[in-house]
Amino acid sequence: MLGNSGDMENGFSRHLEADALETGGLTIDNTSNLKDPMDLCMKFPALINSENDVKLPSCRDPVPKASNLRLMNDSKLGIRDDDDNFSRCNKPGTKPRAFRLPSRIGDRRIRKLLTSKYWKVAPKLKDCELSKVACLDGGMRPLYRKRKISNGVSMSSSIIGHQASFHSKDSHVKFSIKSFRIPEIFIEVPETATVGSLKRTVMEAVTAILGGGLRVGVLRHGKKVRDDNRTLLQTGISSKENLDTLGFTLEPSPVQAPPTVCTEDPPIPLPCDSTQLVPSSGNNIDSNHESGSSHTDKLADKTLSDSRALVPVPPVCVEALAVVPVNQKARRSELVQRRTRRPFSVLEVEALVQAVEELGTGRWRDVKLRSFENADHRTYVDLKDKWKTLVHTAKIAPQQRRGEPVPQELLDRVLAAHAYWSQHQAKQHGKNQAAVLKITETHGGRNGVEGEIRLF
DNA sequence: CTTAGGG
DNA sequence: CCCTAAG
Repeated sequence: MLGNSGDMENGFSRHLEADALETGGLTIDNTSNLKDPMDLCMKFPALINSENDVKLPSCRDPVPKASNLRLMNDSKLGIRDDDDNFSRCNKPGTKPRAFRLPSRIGDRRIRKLLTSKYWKVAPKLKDCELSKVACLDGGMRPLYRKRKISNGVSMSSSIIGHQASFHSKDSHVKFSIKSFRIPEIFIEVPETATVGSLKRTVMEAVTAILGGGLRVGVLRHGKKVRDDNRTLLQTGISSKENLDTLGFTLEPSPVQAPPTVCTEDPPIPLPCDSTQLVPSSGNNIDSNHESGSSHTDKLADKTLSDSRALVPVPPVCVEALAVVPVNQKARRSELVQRRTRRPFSVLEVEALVQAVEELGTGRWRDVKLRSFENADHRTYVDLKDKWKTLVHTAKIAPQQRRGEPVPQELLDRVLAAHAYWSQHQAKQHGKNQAAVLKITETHGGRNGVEGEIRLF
């Protein structure tokens, strides 16, 4: 351990707590923190300290232990639905429950996590007992960190940064950011995955994070310093005595998308900049909102330049940040590809029309359950969308339609049903329509179509 | 999670 | 199809 580990440890803990607090009340298990190898990575002597020849205590396990990885027969990483699916955890067949939540929904949730602007992913350890955290102390060494999160938790949405600092001249404050810790990432790979693929996975994850746009936060005594306009002097970050209380954080930008996440439980929607829960003093307007980017950039640049000025410890991480292009769009598409297109077959359209005729247009989940229960790739949203396009299709000239032609008969029913349910507030039709209704087209209607309900 | 709509 | 605000 480091000679000054005690101090750093405590100091760091405070930072964590504060951060957790600031990020929306997330709590971080203190117990685990103490032994968290991460701490080692994070702590390092302030340059001020005399006996600081501290080599960054590398993370304990430079190499992930296969046993530490949660094995999944079906990689959660495969967030794709193309290939006739059937690789989902809760695949049909094993779906004895007349319960809702089509498996697809589960997938979508995960997808959602990948794209969501909400970074916080607080899974229960059910499937991810260990989380891998990369420590960018020059050599990015992944490590595993055991957590005992019970109800959600943790992982603040920010990257805890570290910094050693010292006072040099009278008017300059120099910082040395030893390393930044990237946000916690959960990664699951099949037992059969190769070490190489694992490395790539981790790399992708890290790269995605670094390249996804980050905001730098400044912590003073563990509390975020939000006023970007104050000077260091005003903030009290200039005097030597206070430098130890300074900290930096990297926070994912809202649009960011964490890479491979293997979370099982719904994340606690936590806005990256969730500070709402902490009506901390003064301006609680997150830096995000307040002319965000520009300030952030400035800060980042400053940090960078200052760091470079220090010969002692070239902050690799910062350089990385400067190099990684911020190409969120591209990156995201790589990680979270769109589901492959799956044109509805006439059969499906038939089923959809049938269901809508009976249930109306405001109960897509019911439609899903009723006619597409086993079509994992059709979510109720998909059905709703399809109906939308069907209505449109029915209205346009046949020449303008594309794809497998839908029998005019069906299109007619679409219009009929659409017309009917439009004026019958489908949504209000009690959930218990015991009787099965059927709308049949009739002639003479004002608009050509008129619905007639018939009990069967 | 569902709906309802815009993208 | 995706994304999201609402409920």
